[in-house]
Amino acid sequence: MGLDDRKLAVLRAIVEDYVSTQEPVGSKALVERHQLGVSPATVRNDMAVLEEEGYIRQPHTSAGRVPTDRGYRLFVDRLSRVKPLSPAERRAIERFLVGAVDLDDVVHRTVRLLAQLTRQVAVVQYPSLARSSVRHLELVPISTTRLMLVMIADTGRVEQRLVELPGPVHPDDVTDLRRLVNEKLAGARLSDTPPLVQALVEEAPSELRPAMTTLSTVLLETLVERHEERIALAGTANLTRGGLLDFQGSLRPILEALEEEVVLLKLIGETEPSTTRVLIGDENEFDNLRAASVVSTGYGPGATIVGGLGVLGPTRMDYPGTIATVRAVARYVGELLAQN
Amino acid sequence: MGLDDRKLAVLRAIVEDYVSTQEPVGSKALVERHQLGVSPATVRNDMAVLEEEGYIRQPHTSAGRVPTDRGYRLFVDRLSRVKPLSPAERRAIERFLVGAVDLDDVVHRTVRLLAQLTRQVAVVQYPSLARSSVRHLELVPISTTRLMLVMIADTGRVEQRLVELPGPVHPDDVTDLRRLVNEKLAGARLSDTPPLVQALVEEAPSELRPAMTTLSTVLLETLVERHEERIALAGTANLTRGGLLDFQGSLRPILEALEEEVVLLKLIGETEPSTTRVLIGDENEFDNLRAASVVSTGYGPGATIVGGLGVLGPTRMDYPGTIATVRAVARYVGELLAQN
DNA sequence: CCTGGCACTCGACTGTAACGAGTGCCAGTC
DNA sequence: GACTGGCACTCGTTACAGTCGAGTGCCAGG
Repeated sequence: MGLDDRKLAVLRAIVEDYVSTQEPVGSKALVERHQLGVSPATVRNDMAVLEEEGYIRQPHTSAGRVPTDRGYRLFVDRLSRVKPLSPAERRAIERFLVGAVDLDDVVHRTVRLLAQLTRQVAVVQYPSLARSSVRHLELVPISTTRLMLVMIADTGRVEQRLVELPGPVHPDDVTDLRRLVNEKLAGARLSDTPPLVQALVEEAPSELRPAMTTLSTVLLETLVERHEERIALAGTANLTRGGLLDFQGSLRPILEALEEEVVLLKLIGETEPSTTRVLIGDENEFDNLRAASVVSTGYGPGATIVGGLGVLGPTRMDYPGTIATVRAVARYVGELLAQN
Repeated sequence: MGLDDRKLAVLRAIVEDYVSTQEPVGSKALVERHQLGVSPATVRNDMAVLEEEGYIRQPHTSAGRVPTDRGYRLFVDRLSRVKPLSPAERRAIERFLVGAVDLDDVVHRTVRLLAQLTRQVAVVQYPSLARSSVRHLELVPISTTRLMLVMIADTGRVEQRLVELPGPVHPDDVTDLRRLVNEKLAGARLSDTPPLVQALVEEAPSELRPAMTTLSTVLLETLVERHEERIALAGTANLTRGGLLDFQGSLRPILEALEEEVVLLKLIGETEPSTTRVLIGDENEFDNLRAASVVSTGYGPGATIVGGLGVLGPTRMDYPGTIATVRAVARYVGELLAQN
């Protein structure tokens, strides 16, 4: 089962050729386009071994070879170096991200940039509330029995929620509520808030108790339970590149998956280690995406990670280039966030 | 050029059959499926006239007829009644919209509901700022030289924007700024704010002048110039229904158009009259969408209109049903907004 | 272990023929 | 004058046969 260096070189050549031509690659074409130093017949023998090991396959008997998901995996893990970005790309990134005025703007620009650079579908998760701290909570009276609760997080995220109070509350009481809530919660990590919110209710002066109870419910709901993740998407039109060859002719399952926030979060949100993650074809847990690959990574100011971003494309994708771009964009976004 | 009643009935039958079967309809099939009371030959003569007038056409010589954009137009204008919704649909709408907790929630639920009911791509515009009034402006200090400006509109929209101050500002001054800004702007329609903002700067006490100047710039930028329209989209996977027959085989232009916020706004945002608008095929001003139709209408609490919503699908769509659904959803959303 | 040669496979393409849905036209009928 | 039945015609679709060629597997020889 030993794959010697030449066999690996053959696999690398197959992947590279197939990615660029989109057509099954044969032994003859291979020796012509790469300096392998051996004849087509030898390459054929190597190919036979590679096929036996499951790294490549033949779409049909008299066609060239195509990498399997397993082949791409080997290629990504051992046969490719991350391509350095071209100066043009670096410039594009900088130009694109300069002048962003707020978080929304940053996220939108980022997702468009990613889609444009990789020519694939880009996904950017807003900084996760779970990894944010409360900077300020604002209560704005809408009517005597309604408040607008606005939470501003240190990551720049702003969440609002209407609060329906059990009874009328005087504006002065709103001021008190605001003060109490901020005293207790400002600076706290959102994941640490539940006990604090509980304490808020218990410590509230009796006349504010009912309002505070309602408020606490909404706070917990909004900030913790229904963890309000947000996602931005761009470049779906790129799915139609490469005609109907990629994605075996049907975009349907892909488009369906892209509409599910839960799915997207799973794809790009789970960024435990700060490394780049590559999911190839059926490594993916969603059946709908078995024809696609995902390259994702975490981003955040400095070393901390507050969210994920990545791209989705056909398994036949330029992995080294895509990985490089995704990483670079994540790094730039991180720097941008650090400045705020 | 008179199109007598029977010819119109033939056109109606062609549209209905084609919409449901997705296949060119011939004279024989037509008389079998509809009680026209005449023979196929007669229908053929009528068809010849309809074709001459540009209402239908033949994809190729020995095929049945297909409605043209002009044919659909006539159908929509004169040959169809808006279908009443089924009780099941009514129930679906109510069930879907009950329990929405804030504007974001309402918009998201609405767009999903629309996509599901019509089985097409749904688009919902958030209540336009241009048609909103300021309910409250909040200034939250982020650092000594940075404020987070949060605007809450009467339509429920909340916009935020980071303000980079020219120099450090004391928290007490922030309080003053907040008071001044709210005194002047609260309750004002956003479209009326420019002169008020101008006045704010002029009337500001000198020590607040620089900060107020910066603030006013951001205010104008955020609220008026870069009119922050927001759009929600759902159901793109529905574009793949009907295989590749609709949209002549390429989803690309459609997907591209759907990524352009400007395009979407033009499509569903221009709701001068409160009536439902139907754009069929090339009536559309965007080349990318010449294979699509759009049904849109305005919505808002009570009689006022604050935004638009609609769906986009193939020209071959069930117009009566779609129109009915779009209208019904808009009405329900309006009611929901009126309650808040 | 590599190479050149060779027989083999099988999809892609081409050309032909039969089929049939659908039409346009016309002569005949009410 | 309007409708109808009949008929010839068009043309896309399908089926089938044959050719071509890219690419393979295998083997004998260097």
